[in-house]
Amino acid sequence: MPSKKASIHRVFHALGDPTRRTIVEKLSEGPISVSQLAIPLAISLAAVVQHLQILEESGLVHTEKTGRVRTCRIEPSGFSVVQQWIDDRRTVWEERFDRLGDLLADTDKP
Amino acid sequence: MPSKKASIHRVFHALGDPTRRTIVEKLSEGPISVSQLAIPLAISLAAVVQHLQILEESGLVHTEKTGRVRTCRIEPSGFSVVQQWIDDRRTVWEERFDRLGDLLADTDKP
DNA sequence: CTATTAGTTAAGTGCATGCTTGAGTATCTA
DNA sequence: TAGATACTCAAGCATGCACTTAACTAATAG
Repeated sequence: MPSKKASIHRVFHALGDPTRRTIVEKLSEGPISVSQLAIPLAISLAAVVQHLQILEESGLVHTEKTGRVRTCRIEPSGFSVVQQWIDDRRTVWEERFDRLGDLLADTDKP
Repeated sequence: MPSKKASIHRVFHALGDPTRRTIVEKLSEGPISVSQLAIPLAISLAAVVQHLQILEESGLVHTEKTGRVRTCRIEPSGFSVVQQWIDDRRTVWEERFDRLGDLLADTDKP
């Protein structure tokens, strides 16, 4: 199994680039071909393909080639990696918040 | 008001770096000083300070200086920018899923 | 007062990364 | 079959960014 740390890195790194986020936003509207995706982006087709490779390796996007057209679509499960990472942190904040509650309660009865 | 797009960019860019994520993970355990934060990181103190600047500008971390010690802590609200961005996309996926449902329903009664 | 601790700031370096161009390969259309 | 379309791949460039070192300020300890 590919390490969790590595997959977290791939996803966050992928989403760290504004062009790739724009691609994800566009793909959220529905599946689309590579060339259609490139039109509003004002960069070369080759650059778009490079971004798509990174997005696909990160698990955020799935692409499939039929004939000469590659269709790209969102892979919703990829985003759960982000959600999970944040939720894991939040759990610890909440634990701390609980302990703070205990601490405050203790001041009532020394 | 600072544009939403810009704040999304700051947050995703901040979390795109593995060292900064490690800092966030450490801070999730509770507030800590800059030097204490630097110890397990194997980089110079100056580098840590630079990461903290980015994290603070992104709204993910809050720091406060008392005497000569700067204490760093998580700013939980900063993470809602990420959550919100993903939820916004997911809304569209779900809309599309609904329309797919409609489409399948239509095939029953042509 | 001096020495140490804690952090700040600036300048410089090297590598990663986003992007381009150009040449090549299937696939589809007329 | 000829030409257009939709990518694909490789190489090179240029900027950004993480990191270092070094010199500095401010607070605390002895």
